[in-house]
Amino acid sequence: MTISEQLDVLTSRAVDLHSRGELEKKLIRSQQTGKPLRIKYGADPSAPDIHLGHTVGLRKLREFQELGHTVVFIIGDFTGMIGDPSGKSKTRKALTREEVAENAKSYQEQVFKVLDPAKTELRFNGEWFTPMTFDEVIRLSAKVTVAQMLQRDDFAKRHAGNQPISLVEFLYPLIQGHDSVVVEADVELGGTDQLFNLLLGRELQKQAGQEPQVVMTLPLLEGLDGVQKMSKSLNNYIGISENPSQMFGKAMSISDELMWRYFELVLGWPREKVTALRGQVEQGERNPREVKDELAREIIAQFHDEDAAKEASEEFARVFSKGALPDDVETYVLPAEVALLDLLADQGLVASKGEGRRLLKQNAVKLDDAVVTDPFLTLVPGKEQVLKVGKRRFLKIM
RNA sequence: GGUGGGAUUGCGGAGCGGUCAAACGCAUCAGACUGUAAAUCUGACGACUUAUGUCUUCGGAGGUUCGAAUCCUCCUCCCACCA
Repeated sequence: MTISEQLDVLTSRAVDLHSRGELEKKLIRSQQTGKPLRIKYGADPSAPDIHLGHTVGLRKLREFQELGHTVVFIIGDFTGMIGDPSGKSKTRKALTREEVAENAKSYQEQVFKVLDPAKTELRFNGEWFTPMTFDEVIRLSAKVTVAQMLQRDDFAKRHAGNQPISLVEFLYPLIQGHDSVVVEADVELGGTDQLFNLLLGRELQKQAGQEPQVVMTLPLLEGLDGVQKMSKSLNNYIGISENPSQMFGKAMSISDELMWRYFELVLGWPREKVTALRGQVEQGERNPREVKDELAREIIAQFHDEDAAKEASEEFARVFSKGALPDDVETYVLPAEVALLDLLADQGLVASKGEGRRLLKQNAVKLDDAVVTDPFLTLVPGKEQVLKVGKRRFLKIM
C-alpha cells in the first residue's frame, strides 16, 4: 500500500486531524526506518463494559496495527482512583485500587476482541503518576496557562456562565498530555470531546523537546436513543460482550435514521457504500427492516460469529414477528397452586404486584397465547404452560 | 470570612399550609398499528390492597399546627457573589 493510500485509510472517518502532513511525514519515516509508530489511546477504567461506542476508536487503532504500528493502550488507573468531577452533572466516584485492577482486567479481555495483542503495549498511568512528587506536579502545571485552559470550549462556556470549574479539571488535560510525553506517542486518537486534551499533549511534548503527536479525533457514536452519546451510565449501549440475542434486539431497536451512522462507524463501511444503500431504501428498492437486520447480523458476526448472527436473526423473526417462543425460556416447576399475580411477582416477571396488576389490566399478560386479566387465576402444577408478559418476558411453568 | 440561593418520586424540573403520591418534559413499560424492540398514536408509571382504602416518600433531626414537600430551629451537603 502506498503512503498516500495508507493515509486515506487511516484518516477515514476522522473529524479533526492535526495534521495530515505530519502524519505523512511520520509514516514515511516509519517505513524507511522500519520502526513502527506509537499510537496512543487512553481509556477510563471506570466502565468495564466496552460498548460499540468504544469500538469506533478501537477499529481505527486496529487499522494502524494492520499497517504494522504499535498501539499504546493506556488505562487511566491513576485518574480513576481520584475520580473525575468533569461535566456539570455528578462527580464521578473514585474507585478503589481493587476495583481499578478488576476493571482493567475485564478491559483487556474485551479490547483484544478488536485489537491485536501482539501489537499492543498496555500501560497504566499510575506507573508514572503514583511516584510523582508534588514539586513535579507544580512544575507540570507551570507549563500551561489559565488562558490556554480557557481555550477549551467547555471551560470557556462554564467560566462565562459562572458555572463551577474544579481545579482538578484543569489538571486532567495535563495528566493526559503528560501521558503522551511519557510514552512518546506519535499519534493520539480520541473522541471529538477529547480534542483539547489531545492538543495539549502536543504542547507538552513540544516543551519536552519531543516531536508533537499527530492528533486525530473520531465521531462519538450516538446511543440507542439516537441523541446522546453511547454510554453505560445512560444505559443506551450495546456491550460487545452481550449475548447475540440481546445485541440483535438492541440493534433492531435503533431508529431507521440512526442505522446509517452505525454502518459507517461501527461496521466501518466506506461512506459511499452507506450512501448508496441509503438511496436504495429511500427509493423503496430495499426494505429498511431487512437492512437493519443485516446491520445487526454484521455486528454480531464481528463480536461472536456468523452462526450466532444468523441464529439471533432467525430467533428475532420468530419471537417478535411471529410471536413464537425464544429458544432459552426458563422453566419453573410450580411447587403448589398459586395465584397468577403472586407467581408473576415471585418469579420476577414484574417488579411489583402493582406493576403486575397494571400489566394485567393492559392486556399484557398471556397464558398460552390467550390474554389473561384475572390476577387471582389459579395455576396448578402438572400442566405445561407458557406465560408471557409483554413482548420480551417469558416463563414456562409446569 | 461575609452575603444570598439551593437540596422534590430514575433524570430534568414545578409546587411554597389542606383539593399532593406530588404538574410538565425525558427515560421506562404496555397496548394499537407496522417493516423491527423504527416511526406514530393511546395508556400506565411509589408500595400494599379486588376495591373503598392503607402505608412510606419531597437532604437529615427536631418543632409549630387539627393538618407540612410547603412555616420555624439546628445539622449535612452543594452553588453563586463579595472579600
